[in-house]
Amino acid sequence: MSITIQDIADLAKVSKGTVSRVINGAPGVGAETRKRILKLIEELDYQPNASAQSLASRRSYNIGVIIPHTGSYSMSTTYWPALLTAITEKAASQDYNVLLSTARSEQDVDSAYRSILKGKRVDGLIVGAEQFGEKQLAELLLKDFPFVMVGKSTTFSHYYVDVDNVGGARRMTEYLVSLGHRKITMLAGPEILPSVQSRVRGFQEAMTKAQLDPGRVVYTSYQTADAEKSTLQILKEDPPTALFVAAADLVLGVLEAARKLKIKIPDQLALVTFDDHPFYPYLSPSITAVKQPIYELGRAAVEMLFALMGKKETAKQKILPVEIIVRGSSQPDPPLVAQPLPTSG
Amino acid sequence: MSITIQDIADLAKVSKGTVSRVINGAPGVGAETRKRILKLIEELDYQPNASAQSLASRRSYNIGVIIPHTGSYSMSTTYWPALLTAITEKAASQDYNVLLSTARSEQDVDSAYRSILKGKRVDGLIVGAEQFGEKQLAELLLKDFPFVMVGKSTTFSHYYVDVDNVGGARRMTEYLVSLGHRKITMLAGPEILPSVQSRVRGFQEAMTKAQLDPGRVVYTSYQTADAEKSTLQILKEDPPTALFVAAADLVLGVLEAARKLKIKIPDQLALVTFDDHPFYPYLSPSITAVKQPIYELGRAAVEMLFALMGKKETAKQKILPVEIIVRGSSQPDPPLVAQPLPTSG
DNA sequence: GCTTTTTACTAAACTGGTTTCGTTTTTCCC
DNA sequence: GGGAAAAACGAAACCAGTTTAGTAAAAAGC
Repeated sequence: MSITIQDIADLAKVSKGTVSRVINGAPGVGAETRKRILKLIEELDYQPNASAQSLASRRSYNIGVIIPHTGSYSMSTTYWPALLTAITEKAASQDYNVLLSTARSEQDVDSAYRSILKGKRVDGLIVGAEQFGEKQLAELLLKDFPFVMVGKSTTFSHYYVDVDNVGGARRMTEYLVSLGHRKITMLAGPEILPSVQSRVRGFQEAMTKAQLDPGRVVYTSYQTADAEKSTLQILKEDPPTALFVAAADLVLGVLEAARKLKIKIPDQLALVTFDDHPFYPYLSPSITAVKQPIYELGRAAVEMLFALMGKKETAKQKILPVEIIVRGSSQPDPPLVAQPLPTSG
Repeated sequence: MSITIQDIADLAKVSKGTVSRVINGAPGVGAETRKRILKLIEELDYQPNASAQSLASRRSYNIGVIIPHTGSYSMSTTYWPALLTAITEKAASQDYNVLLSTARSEQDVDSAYRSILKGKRVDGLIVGAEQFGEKQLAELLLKDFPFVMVGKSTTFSHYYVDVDNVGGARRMTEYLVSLGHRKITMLAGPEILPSVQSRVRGFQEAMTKAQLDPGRVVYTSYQTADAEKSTLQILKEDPPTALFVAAADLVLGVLEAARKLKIKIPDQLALVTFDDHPFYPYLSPSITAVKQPIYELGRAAVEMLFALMGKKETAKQKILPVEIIVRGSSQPDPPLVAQPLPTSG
């Protein structure tokens, strides 16, 4: 079949152990011998069998990524593709591969967990915190298995990376206030999600500080249809002058609702969102958004995970700053080019 | 450490071999014994070590996915996220995991190939055909390693899944002709890519049939800046009445160019594209597009791969039909709701 | 009732590496 | 030049399963 370490050893007239040492760059091999073995490896294009390596060394050189996704829309969000790209590339730079699981249901999560983790297929795990089963998380913690959450969990205190949800929402709200808006409503995702809670908090902090009603928050699911329904309700019952859409997954529903009611943005309603998208500059009007550094988030997650895997020191959390990109949907006269907002005091 | 097959064997007072047979549902185990062992496995939550299993059985229960991506924009395309979701879910349904590699460069492809394939980390491979190194493809073929390409390759005749690029482009072009357009230009991606060639062919077939100039094709790279530059050139030098953008990666550049020249769509220029996007209905104007069944494409790729892996019969290629979604960018009076185009004759 | 076949199971070889331990050889130092 | 320390290597155990060959017991056949 394939060429094995034994073949190399035989040809080099050394033992398997010596070849193994060369492969792993371990000491205890003479310069001459090392060179001879490396040459053979090169010539025969030998590549160690990964399973055998994992079995013997107890390291798989794989990291697992479990991405929960609910709505069908999540695929058109740039969030997880960008995250995944970042994770894969960063992992590859350390000679690690990525084992991917998407999970639609609690059951998916459980089976992904069983197959990936207990089978020792991965050395560490990156999980989208939001909907990952708590039972499994608890078990991970208990076993002291290295894992990093993307996004903060409400129930578990553990290593995680996240963007500054509170600060981003606060600053965006302050920006709306600075434009003169007094009736501002936030359309948020499911209340149980930590990211939603943070964004709501940022919103409410800013509203309270401006002595405005912090109670103007409507929670909805991440289904486009629900987002649309909720928006219709908001706009009919108690229309605000500005609507803060707290997640990318809600945007399509909101746009659909606005279209149905023939509401002019930004004239009749200012619209801002959390999470940017390459298409936002081209929507009509272009959309003001809180831009998350998703790619950096993915890199940070991998860095943190590698630190944990290597038992190295690392901060328990890393919060990345966000940026506010002002476009047409929040101002009367849309400029052609987006302007980053100067940092609020 | 973890519980092993030996532990189960000891507790059940049988040999490892018997437990192994139970795990794999192999015959040669009495009903009583089988039940006893299954109960123990359940109770102790035993999960076989994947590396050991792979090593002994020569099957990894992983499939590899290598997705080449050039421009940074590819992340906002729904194409590969959707594909990946489909692949992962379909694979999971057969108890397979997905090992992911993204490849930016020829070198990436090579290292991904080495680590994934030669290390026997995967039992089969799905590759984005377009930019996968030809050298590696040839080696795969030579070794009779099961793999499926997503998208047709020009150089290799092998198993692949694809969408009907020729037919989609032809029908879209026919549609433009039916609207009365006579000067139609196609903005296509890099000429070497098979998908680009197919779309150009479909375009040219329709143009020739309508006795129009089939030479109105401009090739450009998938970089947004290049797409913009090419579009500006087209619109300045020999402006068509309709522009057929042949790939999602080009759309942003085209929109930017149109905006800069203050060209009114669809009044001054009809715009249609290949590959749909959830945001297209909300752009101004909404955009007419050829919609590809990406999710089905991913499923089909996995099905084909499993057939190859199991040495089962399967067609050498599967071409999925596309759909044309008519929206505002191609007609004077944009309707509120998109209309699927009746199949052309 | 005895042979033949089938079934249930064990023991051991095997997958392809890593790692430990011990031995030989070389280098270092006075 | 002789003893101690260090370096280079081999042999064998080990990782956790699968698979094969062989055996004992049970079932089937006549």
